Amino acid sequence: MSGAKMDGSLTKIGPKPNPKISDVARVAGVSTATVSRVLSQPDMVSAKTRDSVLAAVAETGYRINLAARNLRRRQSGGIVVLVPHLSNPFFSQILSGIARVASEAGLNVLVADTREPEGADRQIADYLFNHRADGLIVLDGNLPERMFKGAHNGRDRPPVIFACEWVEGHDEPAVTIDNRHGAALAVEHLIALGHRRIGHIMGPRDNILTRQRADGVRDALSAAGLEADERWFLDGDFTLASGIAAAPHWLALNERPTAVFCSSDAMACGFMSELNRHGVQVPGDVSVVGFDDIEISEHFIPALTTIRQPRGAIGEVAAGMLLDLMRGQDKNGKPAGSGSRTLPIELIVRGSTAAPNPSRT
Amino acid sequence: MSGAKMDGSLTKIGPKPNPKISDVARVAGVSTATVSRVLSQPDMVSAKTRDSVLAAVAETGYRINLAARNLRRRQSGGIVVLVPHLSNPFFSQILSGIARVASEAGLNVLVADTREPEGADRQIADYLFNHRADGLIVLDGNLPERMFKGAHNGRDRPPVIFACEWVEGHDEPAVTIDNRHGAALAVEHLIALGHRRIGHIMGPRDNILTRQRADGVRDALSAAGLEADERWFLDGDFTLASGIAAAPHWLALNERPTAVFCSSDAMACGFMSELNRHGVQVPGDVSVVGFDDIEISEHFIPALTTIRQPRGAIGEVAAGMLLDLMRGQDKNGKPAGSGSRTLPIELIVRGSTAAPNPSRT
DNA sequence: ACTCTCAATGTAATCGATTACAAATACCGT
DNA sequence: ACGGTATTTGTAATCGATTACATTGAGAGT
Repeated sequence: MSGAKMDGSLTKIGPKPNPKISDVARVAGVSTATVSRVLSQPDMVSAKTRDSVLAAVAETGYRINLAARNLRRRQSGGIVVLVPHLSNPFFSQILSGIARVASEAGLNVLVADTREPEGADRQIADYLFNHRADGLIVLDGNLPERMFKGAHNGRDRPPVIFACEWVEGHDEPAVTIDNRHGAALAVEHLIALGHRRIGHIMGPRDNILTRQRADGVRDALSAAGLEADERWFLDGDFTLASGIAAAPHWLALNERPTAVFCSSDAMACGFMSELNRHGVQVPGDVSVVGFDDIEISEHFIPALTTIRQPRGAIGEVAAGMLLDLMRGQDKNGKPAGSGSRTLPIELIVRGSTAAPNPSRT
Repeated sequence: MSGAKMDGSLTKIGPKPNPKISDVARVAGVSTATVSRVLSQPDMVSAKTRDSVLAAVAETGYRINLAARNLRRRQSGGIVVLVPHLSNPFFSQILSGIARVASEAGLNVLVADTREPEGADRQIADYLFNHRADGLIVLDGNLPERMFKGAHNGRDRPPVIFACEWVEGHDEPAVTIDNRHGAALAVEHLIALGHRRIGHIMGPRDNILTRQRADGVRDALSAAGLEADERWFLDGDFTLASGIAAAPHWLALNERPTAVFCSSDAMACGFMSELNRHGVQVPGDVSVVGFDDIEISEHFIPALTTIRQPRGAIGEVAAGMLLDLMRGQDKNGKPAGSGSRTLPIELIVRGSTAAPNPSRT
């Protein structure tokens, strides 16, 4: 309507409408273009004007309308994070790292659980091609490959970053740790303590991390001239329940390893609990090392020796790389820094590992 | 605009632009208004037209641009969930329930951790008043009260629903369980097993749930004519660590309770672990009941008897109520079904409880 | 003094969908 | 057959910010 002419004052009854950019412009005595520039490219505006605009912003209590900005900029203002299991505590700190970086950049973070029966395919495609996400961080390495096969319907999809896990055979950049090295570190620690018979509880066979960590175990063993007995490589799936399930298998071995490296902390905790129930002492009878350093590990009884992944940093770096990609793709065609990053890990020694008990060796 | 006249075809080089509503309209031979109506109020359109529009949608691969819709509708298309600790596994299923309902309604779900040092105040206010959320679900009962004190700066804020916890003295609708009754159920179970000396590990003193559950414990005890010895009410804060910390206090009691009801599963697990380390058997020497039925409880050793909260349902109901509020508020001024809901709980009996050992009674 | 360049700002088109209002059409009863 | 009501569809204004392009003014160079 003619709102600009007569500054309507008795048309609306409810709470006062939010100020818009034109209100700020009027108060500051400049055009809306200038206000917009102050807000998104401050260097382009003279200091004097900038100050008066900022004052007007403060005075009016102006808050930008993101829907309008996103519409004009042809973006969605959000990124989506694809997580295998939202309930897995391993991911929460990664998410928090992502959220920190993203919200600083004014982006929303949407989280989708790829293992939800519902969502999965349909919902992910929805995010990818429905203008709902400007970028994607994938924490699940077992997604159907087709999701990432270039364009979809002739339209292109937003940039993707993998973190922790990744889908093999793709050149999307990834933020990872050196899993092979981490596993080797864990096993080297056990060897240094004097262990000679070392077992390994693995993740799911089809998982990329499982294979890399198992390789790391073999690296360390063979470097020490020790045998990698395949009967000591027990199956698991990273969950606590699978750690519990592995315990009877370990107990059934006729020559038991004196130490076990578990490919996740959750499995290590389950394994230890179940051993404990059978009267097997950790670390007295068997040393246990985990992987991840999830929150509970430090508080577990005994506190778990483990390989710490810098989860917050992983999230931050992944989000940062994604932002770069998004900005790069906006301006040019497809440049921006692609290329993966590997973050450092750390062996955290706690109470669950000790020298092997000589009386039982 | 003259855009309709010459259908530019060689200006853009990149991937083909997303079809918009006008493209669909052209293909279907109708106006954009009709297409819009088919998509959001199908009943208003004749069956014939509707079919041809839907066909055109399929043909063009049209996907709605949410930024445009949100701008026009003056909404953000998202709801925010305020969680005390994102890493607490208790919340993940609630979130998943919320996400299920919300995404069905085409709404984004943003999750904010209220205990993050950064975000908290600033970020929440940002969500509330920056057009970033059309509604709010609060899972944290210890938020500064001022956040919810009516309007802010003369502008009003989106509707709020509490779930699980709530801020006292507010009439915002809430989705809860009957905590007092739940605690009573747990204690009644112990009494039925023959226990007479029953202890309680509590949550944080200032938490509303803590008080209600403690009251429930007293209810059940006094109903059975038992004494509620305040020395047997130990402090905790719902976390696993605090369960561990409570164990030595229990051990130090000169006349120990034969059963302990913990106000959260996490505390129960920590408590049991620590007892186990001191050679105290559960349930042989002491029975333990938890509250929540988090994922780990079923797998713990021993499996934990607990009060199950319907977490998925809590999330779904909360989201549903919020949707109602949002729609109601849109149309009229402030009607819509306000009023809270209480969801049913359930006692899950597992291995951590048994009759008291007569030799030690 | 005069032209040229560069910085700062303004004007107005634009992003894509929704919806108030108008127009057209169909259906009814008398 | 005609006014009247209900149903379906179209026209065009609108949501609020961004940005291509135009304009203005100031300083530099000769």
